[in-house]
Amino acid sequence: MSATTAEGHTLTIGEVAAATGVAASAIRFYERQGLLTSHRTSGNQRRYDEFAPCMVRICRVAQRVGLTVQEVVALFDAMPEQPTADDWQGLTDALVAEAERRIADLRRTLDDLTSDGPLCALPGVDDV
Amino acid sequence: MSATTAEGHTLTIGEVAAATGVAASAIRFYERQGLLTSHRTSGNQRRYDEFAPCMVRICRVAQRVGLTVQEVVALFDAMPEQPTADDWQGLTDALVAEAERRIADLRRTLDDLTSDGPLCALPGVDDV
DNA sequence: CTAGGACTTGAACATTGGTTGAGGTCAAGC
DNA sequence: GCTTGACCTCAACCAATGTTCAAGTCCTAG
Repeated sequence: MSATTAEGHTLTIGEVAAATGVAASAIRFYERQGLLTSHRTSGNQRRYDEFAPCMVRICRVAQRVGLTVQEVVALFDAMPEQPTADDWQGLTDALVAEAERRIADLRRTLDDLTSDGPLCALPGVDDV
Repeated sequence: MSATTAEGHTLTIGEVAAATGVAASAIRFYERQGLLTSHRTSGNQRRYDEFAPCMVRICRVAQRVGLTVQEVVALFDAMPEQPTADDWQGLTDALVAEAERRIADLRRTLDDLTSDGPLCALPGVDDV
């Protein structure tokens, strides 16, 4: 019924999908983009390691922050092959910092919008 | 040299572009989307009213907030034909509120990311 | 009145981030 | 060892948001 039972610490694409709430098609897409790597069974099916769901989750958050998938790939590429807990923490920190930066930017724009007086109000009216 | 001199309170597409820093092609796009309306000269050139640059600016901010152009169109459609200063203010307020909501959402996600302990750290390792 | 920059349309192209479907293969529970 | 759901590839498509180009027209300064 299911090619889904994990062995050791490898995950099928369906398992990663279930673990992350992301469609399998999207996961294949991420892999094509270089975000994930997998090895293949003799029958050519993908098997992911335990990091995969985590990387997918980070990617989704990063996308919400406004990063493109390619930018996330670049982040991961900057990580060592065997990332330590500190490496993951650094990644998270970088993401948070980026989010804070973008939020601050947006807030500045919004403040301008509200404080510049009308900004977008009637332009020189009174003569209607 | 220039078809750019405004008469009364109408603006050429080039003037709107200059006033907003948005490309004329984008302004035509916004008009196709229903964000802007224009009347035409006898020679079929667009002439915008004084509100146009303001609407374009609002649209850009709204897009930064995460609204689609169609959502901005809906916002404008909800406005009366002859918007008062209060109407504009209400629009701005709605936009700011939406931005605040999205920022709060994002911050919640980020807080989860940092507070859930590892979340994305080594999943059950120690045996490498 | 004319030169030439600004404008017009329509179609094609680009990018990001995927989804969908056809046609076929794998693998595991019974 | 077969059945059947999960998986595979490849190509086409989607949608939002524009940009670019060609070919032609407008309009205003001078």
